[in-house]
Amino acid sequence: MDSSSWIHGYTNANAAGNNGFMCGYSASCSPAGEYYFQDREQQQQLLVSSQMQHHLNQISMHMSMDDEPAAVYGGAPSNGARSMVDDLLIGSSSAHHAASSFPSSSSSSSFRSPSVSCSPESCVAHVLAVPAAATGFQYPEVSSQAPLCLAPLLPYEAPQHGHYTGLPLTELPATGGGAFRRYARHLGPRRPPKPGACGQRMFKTAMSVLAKMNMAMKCSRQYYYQQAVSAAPPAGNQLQHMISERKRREKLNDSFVALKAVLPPGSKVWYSTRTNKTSILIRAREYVKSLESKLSELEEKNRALEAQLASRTAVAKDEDYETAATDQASEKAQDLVEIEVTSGGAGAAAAEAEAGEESTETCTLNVAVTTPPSRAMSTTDVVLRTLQCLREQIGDGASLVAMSTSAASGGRPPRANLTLQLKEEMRPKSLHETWRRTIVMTMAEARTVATTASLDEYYDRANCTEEEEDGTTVDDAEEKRMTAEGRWEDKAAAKVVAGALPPGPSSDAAALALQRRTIIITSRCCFEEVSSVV
Amino acid sequence: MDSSSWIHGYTNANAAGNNGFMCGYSASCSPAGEYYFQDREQQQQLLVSSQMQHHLNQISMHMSMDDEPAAVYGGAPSNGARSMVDDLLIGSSSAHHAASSFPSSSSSSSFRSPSVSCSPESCVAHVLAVPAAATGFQYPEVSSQAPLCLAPLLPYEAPQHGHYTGLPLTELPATGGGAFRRYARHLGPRRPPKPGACGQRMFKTAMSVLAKMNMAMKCSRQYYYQQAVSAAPPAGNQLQHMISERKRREKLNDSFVALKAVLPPGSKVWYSTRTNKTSILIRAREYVKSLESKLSELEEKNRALEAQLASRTAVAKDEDYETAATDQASEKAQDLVEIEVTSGGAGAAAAEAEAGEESTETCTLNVAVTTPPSRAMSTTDVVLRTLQCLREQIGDGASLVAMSTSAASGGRPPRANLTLQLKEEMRPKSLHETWRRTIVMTMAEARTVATTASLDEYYDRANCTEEEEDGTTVDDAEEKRMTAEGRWEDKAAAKVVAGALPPGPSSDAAALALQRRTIIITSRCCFEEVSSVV
DNA sequence: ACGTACACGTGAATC
DNA sequence: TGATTCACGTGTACG
Repeated sequence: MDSSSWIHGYTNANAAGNNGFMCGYSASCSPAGEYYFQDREQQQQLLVSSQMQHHLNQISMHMSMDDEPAAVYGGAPSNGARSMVDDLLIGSSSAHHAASSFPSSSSSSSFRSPSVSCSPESCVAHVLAVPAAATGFQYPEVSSQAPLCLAPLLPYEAPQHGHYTGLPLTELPATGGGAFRRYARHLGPRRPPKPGACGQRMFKTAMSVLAKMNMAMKCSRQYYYQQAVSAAPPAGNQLQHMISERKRREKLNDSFVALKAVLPPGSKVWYSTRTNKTSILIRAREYVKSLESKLSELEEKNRALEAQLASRTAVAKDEDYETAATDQASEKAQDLVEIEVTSGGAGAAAAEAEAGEESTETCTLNVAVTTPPSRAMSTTDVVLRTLQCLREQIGDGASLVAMSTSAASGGRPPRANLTLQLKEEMRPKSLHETWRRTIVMTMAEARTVATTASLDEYYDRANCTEEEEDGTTVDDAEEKRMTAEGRWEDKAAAKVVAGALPPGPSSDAAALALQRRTIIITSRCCFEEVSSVV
Repeated sequence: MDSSSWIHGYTNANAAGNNGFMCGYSASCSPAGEYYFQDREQQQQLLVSSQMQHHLNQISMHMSMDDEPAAVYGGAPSNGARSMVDDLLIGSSSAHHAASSFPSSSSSSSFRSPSVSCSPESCVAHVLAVPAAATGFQYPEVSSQAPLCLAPLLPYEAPQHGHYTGLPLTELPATGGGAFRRYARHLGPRRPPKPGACGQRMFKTAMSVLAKMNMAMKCSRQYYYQQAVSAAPPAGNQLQHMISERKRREKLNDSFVALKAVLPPGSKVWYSTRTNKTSILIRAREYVKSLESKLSELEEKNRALEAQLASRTAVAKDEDYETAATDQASEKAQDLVEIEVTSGGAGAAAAEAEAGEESTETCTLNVAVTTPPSRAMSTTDVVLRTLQCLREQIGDGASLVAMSTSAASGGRPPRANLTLQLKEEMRPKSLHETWRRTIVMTMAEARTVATTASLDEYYDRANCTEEEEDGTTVDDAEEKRMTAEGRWEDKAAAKVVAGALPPGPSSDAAALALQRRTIIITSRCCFEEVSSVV
């Protein structure tokens, strides 16, 4: 084992590597004289740190190629320092000892480089043919024949796969917007200057280049004659495969951005620079579902409107309420607004302190729009409707203290927090009763207007809870769900059509429910008449 | 260069390989005696063709490991044939010559195998530490110590990443439906019987196993002592990375199928067994666009229907408006609400940052009730009415972000702060125009209902500003005062009765007024009908 | 045999 | 620094 041995292990680490010298793409073999590196912009040689150049020189010297170092990596001067290679050799003077430690570090000692290689057409077709040739490395005494040996490989750069075989990349502008434009970033300097940060990469690059050179040399030396014909077809297949895969990836990514373009810009998917494909998929699904639900809802509304219009022409205006009520009842499952009532929360303490130490309690309503954010159901509408419902049903018992809303973000619907100040007779315990009383009252009133199945159903339940009103407070211990519907022009106030949940066990959930109860309010906002004014 | 040389190149081909021995997953190191191969079902050794076994034996003999061939690959008999290896060696008797031809064939000579390796916990952590150790290959005379050397690696199989570290795969059922279920297919026989087709894969598998073994041996031999501690953390990172990547892929694929589930089953996406992710994306985009177009179309139809319906009802209730409007006009001097519009305030910055860096601006409205706090004009009512006015006059151009109210204290009337987020077309500059336009429109409408002195006065001023609407933006530089009145039941929208201030000098106050303008809105809230319900 | 599609592990970049 | 995402080349399966 001589010094060529570790270079050899070296080269092998690249040879079978994932992104090794086999199929790289960025720094292509220029047809001109600067082999492997083109002098476009201030290319790699400007980014190669002095340390890297040491290694390059070291390696090239090991490869006996230092007679033409300038031609190898773009004219960088060879200064003969051997710091890192020597560092790799310390601890053991055995050659393969040092070699064995090379790829062990995941971040700095892996010599693969996806960004530098021959053009695939040339290097893959020929270097791939003899990928493990370096394992033997029987001829370390390589001279400047290397460029000469690469010369016959260059004709393979001719594109043969449509515009995707701009892979030689000498034809691709660095900022080209066409296919495979993503690969153009490997052409220029890897980053804006940022000196000293690309040393490892440059090292890998250099190693890859040198390994490739070594390959090519061996190829041209003595084994080229026999492997060029036998192994060329599989190499071409590999190349084709790689190109196809690139094409496929590009198509997939384009589809991703195309899909993202049609999604509503309501989420942080759009605000982040990175695309996060999973979020795109999830949001696309949500959006599709929301669109479908909205569409069905609108379809139903449309159908009801048409029916209403048809009936309007026939009979008098007495049926207006009837149809309007039934129209609403049919939509009560949609436009759900979930209102969570939390009494005496931590956030309410500040508001209460600001309002003075009265004997009133604060009650926070967390209003979350469960319907997808749409034009007809914006946060303003929901807040407006909620306030109206509160005003209608509680009256002066509660007064608004503070409010905050958060726009829809991250797929979550917009939220609104209302902090109310309840009057003495409106403590949370009695608030619930107030709700129920309001419901019953409006029920009684609504019954005079329209009677539907759901109304009757609720009335049965309301009667059921009414008998609890006498002594027990069981109803406070359970969550109640109610639906309130109303129209602006409907002076008969909200018509509660859905009933409360059946009373559960009264003792266990009592403490919890005293602090938090959830009420579902179906709030249909009819702003059409108002909006038409603007 | 002896015979170990090409095995050595061999091993390197796997060592730096993509799916090499480093992080494979399917055939895990069983804690029992059969190292690398578990005897679940009719595992690999039953699928290993005789030819493959030849190669295995050949290689194992080269590795001087044929003293325990049964233990290595599951008890398959060693028959000593060397067909393929010898085939690889024909044409040249040089060892590295043959080695160099190995990975050149794309379909049959690549020795990577994603499906066979140690369990990641064991092999990655320790084999990765010395990946290129085989390059030296100083000790080809390996004996049955190999299994012994792997024994200490097995404790690393303990899962440490939730259920995803079922990677040892001895815990994963082959048909499990949970996470990473995809990897379970590598456990069983690679295919349903299909004899003779999996020879290449088996060969790769065997090569990978042998390379791994070689690694492990070398690891345990002499280099283990020095690399185990220094390179163990990167190995753990590598494993973590691999697991994270698997998790990410799984999530992405789940999102794909979830998205596919909501797509209409009308296309070939559903008929093909393969998923074709690109088609999913494209079809999702098409579906979203079709849904959107359908939705807008239906919305327009709905709007037309409702307009038709409203026009039909309007004729029936004309008298109501007339009487209500005159009733209002007599009270217009009372219940004044002053609304101060401040755009781009400091307090709005936080709210804007929370809502994301959209191109929208925030606009703070300070609503102060100038009337003494009375029962009929509580803060809730004012906020309600103000929101309603905003909704009527701006529509969807503004959405409520935050709000805070302060109760009446110290003789000061109650105040309310509304923070709005304005859409792009609702910048303060155009907001002002919107206000004015709204005023003009509602003015024109209010004139048909009731005519008062203040109305006429405003109208004169409105005409004065109307001519500015054409070209100049002078009106943006001045403060405007307007009063809006409305009733809930008044579908004719708010009637603006107060006029704008006389236009002052346009240049001096321009910068100030661009940031702050005050609008006086007289908001009469008529909650009597609603309140009487409670 | 050929083309397409997917999963995989890994390096690099970003947060 | 650690976690997460993406691009990449490759192996493999399917038509």
